[in-house]
Amino acid sequence: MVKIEDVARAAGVSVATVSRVLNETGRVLPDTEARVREAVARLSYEPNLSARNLRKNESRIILILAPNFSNPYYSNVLAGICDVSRNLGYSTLIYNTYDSDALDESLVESLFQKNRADGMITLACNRDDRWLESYASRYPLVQCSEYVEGAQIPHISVDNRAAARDTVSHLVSLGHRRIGIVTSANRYLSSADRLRGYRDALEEAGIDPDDSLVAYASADYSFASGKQAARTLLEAADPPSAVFCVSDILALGVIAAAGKLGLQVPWDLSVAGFDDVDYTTMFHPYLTTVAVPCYELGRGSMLMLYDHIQQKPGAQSEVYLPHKIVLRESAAQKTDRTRSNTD
Amino acid sequence: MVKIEDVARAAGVSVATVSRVLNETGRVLPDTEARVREAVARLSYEPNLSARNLRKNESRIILILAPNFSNPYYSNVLAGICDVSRNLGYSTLIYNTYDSDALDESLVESLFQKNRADGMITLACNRDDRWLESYASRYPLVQCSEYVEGAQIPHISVDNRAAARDTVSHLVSLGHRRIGIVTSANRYLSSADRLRGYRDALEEAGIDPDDSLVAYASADYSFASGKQAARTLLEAADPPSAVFCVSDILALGVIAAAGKLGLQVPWDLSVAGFDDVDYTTMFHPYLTTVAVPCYELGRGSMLMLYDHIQQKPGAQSEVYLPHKIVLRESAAQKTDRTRSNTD
DNA sequence: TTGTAGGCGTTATCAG
DNA sequence: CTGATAACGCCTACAA
Repeated sequence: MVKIEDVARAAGVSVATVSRVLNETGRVLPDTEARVREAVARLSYEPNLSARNLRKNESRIILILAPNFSNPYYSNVLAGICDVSRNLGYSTLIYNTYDSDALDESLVESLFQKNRADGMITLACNRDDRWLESYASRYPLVQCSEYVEGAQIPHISVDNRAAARDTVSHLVSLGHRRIGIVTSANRYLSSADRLRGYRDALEEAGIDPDDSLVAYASADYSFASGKQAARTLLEAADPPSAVFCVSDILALGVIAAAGKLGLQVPWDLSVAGFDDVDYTTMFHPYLTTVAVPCYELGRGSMLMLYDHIQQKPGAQSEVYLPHKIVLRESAAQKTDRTRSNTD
Repeated sequence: MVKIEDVARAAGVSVATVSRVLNETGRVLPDTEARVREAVARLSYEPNLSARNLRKNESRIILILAPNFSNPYYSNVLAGICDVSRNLGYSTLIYNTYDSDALDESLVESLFQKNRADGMITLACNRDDRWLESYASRYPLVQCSEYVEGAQIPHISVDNRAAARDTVSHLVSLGHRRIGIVTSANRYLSSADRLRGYRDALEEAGIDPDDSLVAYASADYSFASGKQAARTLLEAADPPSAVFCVSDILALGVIAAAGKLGLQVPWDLSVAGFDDVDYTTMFHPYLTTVAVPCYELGRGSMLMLYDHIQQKPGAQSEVYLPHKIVLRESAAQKTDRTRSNTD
């Protein structure tokens, strides 16, 4: 292993000078600098990060707490974080939290104490994880997509409530009045907000809420649970003519379940999803859904974190990226053929 | 920050003793050990990793070089690696290589020099990246899924050639004799081996190879490129009655393209994929494909790497996990209705 | 502008 | 079995 001392000797200067050149701190004569750089290159010297970190008390590492990253939503966010962090000179340590319940206080406490990282980004948490606040107050922490409701923790997300409201309003505008929702049994703020948005739209349209139109899929948005939830909705006495889902996979499950029941989307049933992941346009009917800028969310979270690490004065603490409703094939005008056109 | 010295004082012992207790090295009286552990708990002390790493010259970090992890294949592998590494006491640093060409020598060289990690796992590389061998000889490195052909680098994968041969043989057994392949334009060994396996099966069946039945999709297996490749195949003068694809996404693209051409799978065309990712059973026709144990591949690669880091004598260097062909709906008996039943 | 030297928090060697 | 102390490689006052 070649160390700074070797470089110093090779360049005929002191270690301090080498360090100054490498860290670009303090004046160094152009001539000496050149000699140092030449030596660095010739010996292909790379500073020992452990030593540097010990000395500077930083790690240049960002910790990402992510639940199952086989979900394309999270993998896109991840890609955004990784790209930005690399440009900023940070490495990304990834920690699998499986689901939001695995993100418990003892885990964060130990991660925090170990201070292996300069900051942390959480991709999922329950909306009532208030204990996170105490960490955010003494440690750079930003929440991406999911965040703790009403807490003073920097976060970046989309306006889930408005997006859901707009989507459901769109269904209303297509003539649907009996509209169901498939949400998730988790405690994510996004799930709650999307349910709220759904109710907002109903109220706006003067439609009475009906709890029998609210179905819950599994906490991890599994395709199978989406199918299951759809069955309870569609096999009821007075089934909906449209269903809004809090995730695309769930929507796909609903479409599959409908098919099994002999219902064709969108003719017999309208379906809308959320996220706009890749496979929304791999099969017909192409999914009407809400496009969430996952990659940008990832980028933004890292940028925010960086500002907080640097303690930049004007650092943002609450950012909402614009969403977009994309109209495709799975939601259509309610017709006589549509089921449950009794009202 | 509470340091080892604080613990020592609190427990009334020397730092050496605290260290011994924590690292379980050397004898310590049960009584003193208890006092130390109590102090550690009370002060909620966590050793400073930078200092420890500097001293022990290790990082307890594994570097993962992964291409676009929004591909469910890679994310499952990743999950396997992360789970095992955590159990082994390692953190996983993830480095995005975008595509295999971004994994160039200068990158690995610098990563290697920085020695931020104790070992490295590559998820993708070109089959002719022989230069990797020189790193593998002096640094713990294992290749997962993709590896350099004929190089002395520990790797774990599946037998791609045999899997492809078996799948194509299955198509043959269904009565197909004009069988196309959609492979990828990348330089992955898996693509090459699957093409070889395809040719093996043809030869075994006494079918003359026909280069016009070989179509190339983009390097990253994109859905769109699968559709495009399918068009060149299906719009030819003498189109195939069955198509074998080197990835599920590609197969989905082929099915979509077929649909656009008025061809129904499997009645007018049989299609087989590779990987068995989640959405193979989200839509009809359910995909006939090769199930690759991604998660297990990830687990296995980390286990292998661990053995190599520890320089365990009998460490494995070449492992192939069993695959399984899963028969579903997209491939069926060739009938008169099937296109190109001229032969 | 450059060099010297102390210390970051641990572990490991050596005495006791 | 335990304690004192010298590294590990780097950065940064402080001096020159």
